[in-house]
Order: sequence, then C-alpha cells, then structure tokens
Amino acid sequence: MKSYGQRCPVSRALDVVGDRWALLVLRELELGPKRYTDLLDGLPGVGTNVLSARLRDLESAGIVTKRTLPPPTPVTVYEATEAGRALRPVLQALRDWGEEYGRPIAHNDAIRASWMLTPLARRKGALPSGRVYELRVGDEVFEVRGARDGLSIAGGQADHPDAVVELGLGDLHALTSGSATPRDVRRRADIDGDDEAADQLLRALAPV
Amino acid sequence: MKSYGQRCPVSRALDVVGDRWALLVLRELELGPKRYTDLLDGLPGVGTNVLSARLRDLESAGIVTKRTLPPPTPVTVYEATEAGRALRPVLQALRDWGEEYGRPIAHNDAIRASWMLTPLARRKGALPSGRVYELRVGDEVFEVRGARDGLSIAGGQADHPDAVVELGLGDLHALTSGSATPRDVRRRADIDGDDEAADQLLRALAPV
DNA sequence: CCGCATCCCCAAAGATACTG
DNA sequence: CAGTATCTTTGGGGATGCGG
Repeated sequence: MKSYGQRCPVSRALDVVGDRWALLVLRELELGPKRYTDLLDGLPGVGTNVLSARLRDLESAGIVTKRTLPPPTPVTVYEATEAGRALRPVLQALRDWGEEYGRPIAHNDAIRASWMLTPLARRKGALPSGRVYELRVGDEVFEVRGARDGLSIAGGQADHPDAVVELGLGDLHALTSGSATPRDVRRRADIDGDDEAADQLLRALAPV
Repeated sequence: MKSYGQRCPVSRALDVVGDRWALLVLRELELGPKRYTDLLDGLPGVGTNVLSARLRDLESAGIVTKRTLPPPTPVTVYEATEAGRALRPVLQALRDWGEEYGRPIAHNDAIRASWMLTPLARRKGALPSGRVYELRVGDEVFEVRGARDGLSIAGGQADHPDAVVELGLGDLHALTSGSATPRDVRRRADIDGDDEAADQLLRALAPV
C-alpha cells in the first residue's frame, strides 16, 4: 500500500498494518503459529495471492516470521514476532468496539472456533493453575491451560491433557454467547478423561 | 469496501472502519468538529472524492454526523458521534504501537500541530483546573483547558483565555518530543496575556 | 497435498478539473 | 467552500497452474 506520508503515529501504524487482511492475519496468529493453508482456512474470502503478498509484507516489516519446523515433518509455519504480539491491544480495542458498534451479524457469516476462543485467553482465574485440557471443535484443536493469572489458549493438540472435550461449532457458540449453559452443552459433548476437569473447562468457556 | 463476511468482532469492526482513510478521519475529529476543507487539510494526500465518499460511509454507519451551524455563518461541520468517540481506544492503541513499531519517520512527511497535540489530551494533572489557554501554531488554533482530571484540548479559539501562546510548528515538535525545553521555546514564542499562565501551558506540552 | 505464482477482471483509490 | 465528475492507476477477488 502507499504510505500516507504523515508524521503521525496513527498513520505510521496504518502504513504497516492498514492493508486489507493485514490485521486479520495477526488475529489468526494470536493463538500461536499457523501454516499457510490453516491461515487460508482461517481467513475465508482471501485470495491465495493476497495472502502470500500480505505475509511477505508483514514479514519484511518484521511483524511475522516464517519458520520451518525440523524434520520429520518439515512444515513451514508463520508466527507473530515481538512487534506482532505488540498489536494485541489494537486487536482487543477493535474487538471491543466491533462487539458494540461493528457491522451487524449476518446469517451467512463464516465462523471459526478460534474467533470465539481468542477473546477468552488471559481470562482471570477461570481454571486451576497447571491443569491442561484439549478442546476440539470441528477440525480445530486447541490446548487450554490453567495458569495462575488466568487461562491460556493455543492452537494444536495438548500434551497429556486432564480431559479432552469435543463439541460442535454451534454448541461452542451457544456456550460462549450464554444462550446455553455448561450443563446443557455437556450432554452433547464428547468427553474423554477426567469428568470433573471437563466440567471445569466448559464452565470456563461460559460468560461470567 | 466489501465485507469480510466473518462472524468475528475484529473483522466486523474493520468492515466499518477498515477502509483507507477511515480511521484517520476519526483521528481528525478527535479534537472536535471540523469543516470539510479543514479535514482536507488535516488529511494531506486524500482525494476530494475519496474524502466525501468516506464521510458518506461513516455517516451512514452512524460514526460521524454532518451538522450545519446556525446563521449568520452557516458552515457545515462533521462531528464524531458516540460510536465515533468510542473508537478512541482503537486510535490510542494504534498510536502506541505506531510510536514504537510503525513506519519510520521520513523527512518529507507532512506534519500538523493537531497530530502532536491529540496524544496529550486527557493528560493527568498537567494544568490547574479551570484555566483556559489559546495555542496557535501556524494557522491552527486550539483551546487548551485545565480540568480536574487532566487537560483537555479542542480545535478553535478559546473564550477569554488566560494566555495566548503562538509558536512555530518546529518549536512545538521540539517541545513535545523533548528536544527543547519549555524555557527554550518560550523565548521564540509569541505570548499574549498572563506570563505565568503561558509558562504553565508550555510546561504542560513538554514530556514528563 | 502444500505453498505459492500468474493471469484476468473489477472495484476502489489517486489525481485533477470543474461546478452550485 | 463543499463538494461532484471524470479519468487513470492500483490493489484485491477468483480461478488456474505448477514446482516441491
């Protein structure tokens, strides 16, 4: 994109992340590194050329790094750098504003589990510290951990989780939006491991 | 712009304010209502057609309102609505990020006094409550007020200011960036009214 | 399959001239 | 002053192709 050419920190920020899809790429990387195709799936509507261009831009701006994981599965993943993680307050401010004043929800909007889970990260005291859970929604898998300052969520499988909970996209949406209780969802969820832990996880996903 | 079509508050926010120039229009309205031509001047590089399109978009999105001031000078001004003012945290987060990670400053960047002053608004306890100042930089005029929770800045002339301080763009930049002291700037400033008040104002503009 | 690059087309932005 | 009209240029959406 062309620079605004203004000596103003707002416009200088937008010179870097003001391009279409740019901030949404960062949103996708909030829960950890992702592969190109997973980014494509998390950004429905983006063209493959646009995504690769945006990743190149963000990489040369020092906001994203491309890393190749070691064998035996040499996949390349994209990851937010320090500067990229520093955009979290921007994303959070946009999220807060969008909830209240953004475009109204349309019934054919695309939807992803990670979009519902990201705002729950760093929620205070929702889960016992040290507990590890695996949450599966559709083909998305997340590791949820209880930490002393709240809960953390990352994309990918969990190591030795206390419980594995699998539920549908609709159930997750109902749960996080408050239109269903943890108890409601529990009956339709597929639970593996400690039942008590699974209950903790479901309660942690419901609004306070 | 085309909607992202995603049920995510971040993208739903960007559906409304993600267009080029949109957030910068809100930046220009942070210090109060502005006329079309003043917006043009505060947004160097924007085309007249693009600005009018953006204002129309933002108005129909309920973020900006167009108001015609009563006679004898029937000028039309644009003003941020409640939803527009609610974008302040977004602008502030972008400002913070841009300071540290944004595009580096170029020597031919355009520059405006208001871009330097906006981040100073609502600064805590910088000026005695109730005091009123007028600050003139080039052809931009601002009203600065001491309030109990900090200082407030608005565009336009002040009513019965305790002091009127006029200084150059370079001096303001030097002052707010810390490369010049209030004492340095004072000698080159044009001061009208209470000298003590003028000193207060200059000190309030310098970094803590 | 994954990770793009290329191509074509259209919509939006840039630039400038002009008007009520 | 406050825009509209017009033209050019750029960037994004969509499809396809292609090497590893």
